[in-house]
Amino acid sequence: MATYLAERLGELIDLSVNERVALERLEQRERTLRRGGVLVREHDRLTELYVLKRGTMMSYVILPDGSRQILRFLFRGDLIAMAGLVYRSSPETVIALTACAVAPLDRSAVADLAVAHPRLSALLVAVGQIERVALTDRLAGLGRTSAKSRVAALLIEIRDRLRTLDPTIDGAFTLGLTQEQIGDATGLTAVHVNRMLRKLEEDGLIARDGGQFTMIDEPGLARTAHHNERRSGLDLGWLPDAR
Amino acid sequence: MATYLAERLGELIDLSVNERVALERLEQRERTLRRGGVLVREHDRLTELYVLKRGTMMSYVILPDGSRQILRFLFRGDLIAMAGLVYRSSPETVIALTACAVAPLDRSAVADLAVAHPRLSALLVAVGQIERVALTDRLAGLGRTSAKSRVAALLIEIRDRLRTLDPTIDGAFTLGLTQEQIGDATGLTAVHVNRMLRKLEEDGLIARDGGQFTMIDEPGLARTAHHNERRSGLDLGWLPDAR
DNA sequence: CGGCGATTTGATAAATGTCAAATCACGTGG
DNA sequence: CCACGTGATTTGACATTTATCAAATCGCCG
Repeated sequence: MATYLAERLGELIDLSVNERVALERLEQRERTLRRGGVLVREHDRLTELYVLKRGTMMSYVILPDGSRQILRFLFRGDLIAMAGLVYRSSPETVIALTACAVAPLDRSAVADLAVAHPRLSALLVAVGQIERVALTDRLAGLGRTSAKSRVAALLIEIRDRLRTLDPTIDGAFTLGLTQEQIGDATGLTAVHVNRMLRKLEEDGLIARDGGQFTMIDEPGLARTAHHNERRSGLDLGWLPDAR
Repeated sequence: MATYLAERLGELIDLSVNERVALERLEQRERTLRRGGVLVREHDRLTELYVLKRGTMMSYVILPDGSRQILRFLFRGDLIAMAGLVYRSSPETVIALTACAVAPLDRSAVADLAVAHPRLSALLVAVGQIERVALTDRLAGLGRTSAKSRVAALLIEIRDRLRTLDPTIDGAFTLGLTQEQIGDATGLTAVHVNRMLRKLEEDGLIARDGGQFTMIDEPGLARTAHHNERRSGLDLGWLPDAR
């Protein structure tokens, strides 16, 4: 049986058998969405959380003038709609970029997990911090870097996430986003995204063929993106013992 | 005895006596900083977390070109350097905007708390979500709103945070930031911040006198800021029982 | 072959940044 | 009490980045 949460958390620490069983139990149910399907709509009442089992999704908000800000791209093993742990209604819309399957789980399952498996609960606090730092990296990008940097940063971020799911991916990958979506994630217009992609190409940093991207000069791309490699600096040695 | 964490978390749920005692124990130690003092420097090794007891602080990152992005303003009861739960070195610098006192605590204290008080551990997960949503609100602001909106949003955010600490504060308050700091928080230059403040004044939304701000038309200000009121929509009924 | 969304390109406009200088505010030393 | 020094604010002129609008082209699916 595939175990999505255990796979994700298992990249951070070695899980005990008991912990794996508890995590698997959370993912029993399954709900599928076709491409473009809406899992959660902004302002709708939130009753469940989800684990993404297959496919990729994104979350976004719509501003009063109709413009869209994409907040996050979601991949296998990601927890979705965790804001439901706090807010009655969803602060964001979550839709499927590809055909997807999610496992819905009740908020009470998180409560039960906290009681039965303190280490996993503490690990959820830690995972929250990883995501918080990822958000602050993006915040600094939007606030203080050029359009070119932001587009480069998005390419690197997506490639890195795809690679953790599939280690055979190297410099070449399929982004799976339209230029409008890239713009909504980076705070730019689709037209300007197009120009920046071409500039990255002219700079010899990437090559393009349809939706396929190839990183030609990865260090150079990371430099123009002002990219911070965070993955290597992890330390979870403080966690309590497993049950 | 003042209890900073308990005060903060007590706004979210009713704490049990045992929980209060456990939280108080975390805050025994104290370290003071003068105005401008550095609590944590970006890239430095992180060994402790902190609870802010008195004063206000801010966290920021410096980009390769020397520009600064302020990530967060910190007030009494805020947890600081939580990234230390995950990363060996700090992703951000934290400095005191006023004279401050913090309580340092070990990461192992969080582990102990998770084991002894599952509800508090789950609550920390929830608090992480509150902060995540606050960050996504700012992300959408930086990506998709005008300079005027961003400045207005900052004024509202700071005023609201000051008011939860001191309910006597109404439309009038002391921001305690230079225009350069406002710019570094909103992704603008100090010069442009100045112009936007004047425009907000001309629009009849605010009045200024030195560092003192007064909200003249609060609904109008909230509208131009595209402000989302999140505080009222909380629901933590799913938490496990207290110990 | 037709249609439609996505991409590409050019011309122009709007928002914001940069640079420079004047003014203001306030604490310090004389 | 006053003069000065220093950082913050304010203002104007001009530059740059990015958005907007419009049109052409591309790619793919039915």
